[in-house]
Amino acid sequence: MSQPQTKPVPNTRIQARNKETILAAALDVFSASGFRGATVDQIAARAEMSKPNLLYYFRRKEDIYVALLEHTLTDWLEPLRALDHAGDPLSELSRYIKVKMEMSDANPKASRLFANEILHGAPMIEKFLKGPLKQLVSEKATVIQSWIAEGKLAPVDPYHLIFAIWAITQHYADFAVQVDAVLGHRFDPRSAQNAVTEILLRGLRTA
Amino acid sequence: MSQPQTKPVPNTRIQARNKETILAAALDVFSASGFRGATVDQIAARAEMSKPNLLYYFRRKEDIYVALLEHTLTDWLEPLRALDHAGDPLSELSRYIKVKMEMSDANPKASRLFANEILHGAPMIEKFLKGPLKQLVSEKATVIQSWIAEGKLAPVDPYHLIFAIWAITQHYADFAVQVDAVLGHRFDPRSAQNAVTEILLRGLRTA
DNA sequence: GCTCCCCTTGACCATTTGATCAAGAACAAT
DNA sequence: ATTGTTCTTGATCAAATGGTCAAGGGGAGC
Repeated sequence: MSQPQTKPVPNTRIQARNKETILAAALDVFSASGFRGATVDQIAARAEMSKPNLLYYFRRKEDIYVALLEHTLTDWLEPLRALDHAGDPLSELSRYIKVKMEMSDANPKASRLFANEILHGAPMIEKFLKGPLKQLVSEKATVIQSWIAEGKLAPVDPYHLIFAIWAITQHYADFAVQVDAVLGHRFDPRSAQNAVTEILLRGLRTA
Repeated sequence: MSQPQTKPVPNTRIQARNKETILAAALDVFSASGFRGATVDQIAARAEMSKPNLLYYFRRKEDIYVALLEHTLTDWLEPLRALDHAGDPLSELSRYIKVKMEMSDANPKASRLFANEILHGAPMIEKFLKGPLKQLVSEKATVIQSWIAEGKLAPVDPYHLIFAIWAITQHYADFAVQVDAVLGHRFDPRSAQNAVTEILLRGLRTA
């Protein structure tokens, strides 16, 4: 079952290196300007590469964008997947929130890329949303529901709890400009994480 | 102190009517495609108007966009402004969340327009964020802080509480595609509102 | 050194798109 | 009806932009 060579996977070192360079440059540009707003010239310039050369590796602008999204979506699921029924509910959720906040802090560009795609109707990743993502959330909603049934967690809607965690943690990446403007200074990721954990989990303890 | 006629405010009926038509059409297009993604032709088509005619009312594409944002930002502040120190903290916050959820439901396009602008660095509304918005949030953070000091509310960071409310309520407008995909059906605004209120306010009660 | 294939790019093309203009149509005031 | 202003649009332009192409450069195996 070796890969047929019809679509050669990045074999050459130069190819691997250049594709990485392009994707890094593209993340900068796409996350800042969106798909339509970004231009191939901008990406090429940032990758320090001629436009035709860039298009030698990715035939169409859209191909870069899709590759970038796919590259991101995997990391996206992982932290939620780690939510373990056997663990302590509040610790598990706390860890999940922590990891998401750290991801927002470490890679806000990926978060914005994703947000922008969803905001515009998610034309490229509809299947991902309705497939793997839906599946995973369904599983984890069941986990949360069972915690509630076991009296280990206050009764809240599992789906909306997950949405709330997503919404808040992404907020600090996607709306950083607004957060900073309102605070009057660059926000501190550490204190933000503490505050968010407190706000979300305070009400989930069972008396 | 009558308006100097240098920049004639929409006086004619035709002007008022057409500007409204254009702004409505522009909201559809800009919210769906962002500033760069939207084209003047699309807006003109949706407004059932020739492009030159549209540009007779708004000289540049950017002018329509800015007018639309300004038109939106006012409504934006109002619900938060209503947060009253004299009222019951949980009732006040509950009402605020309710209004924000209803706004997301009633006018998701405006929410997306706004989100898109922030996501791209808020080049057009930086002054709004650092001025009126910052000012208002500062006031209301003080209100929340005093509630906490009076023992009427659990001790949470007022700023981050406000961010959390914004993040979650906007999530249902901006990320509706994702929410629907994960749930497997169009989400019900009413139950979402209940769940969100529960999640956010549960932990704020003082024992 | 030779050959073959991978890599790189300047020049170029077709389309899209924001914006202009001149000329005509509708309208209001007298 | 006449006149002057407001409104409307087909035609057009210049710039931006996604993508192509032919030709040259460079490395690896022999």
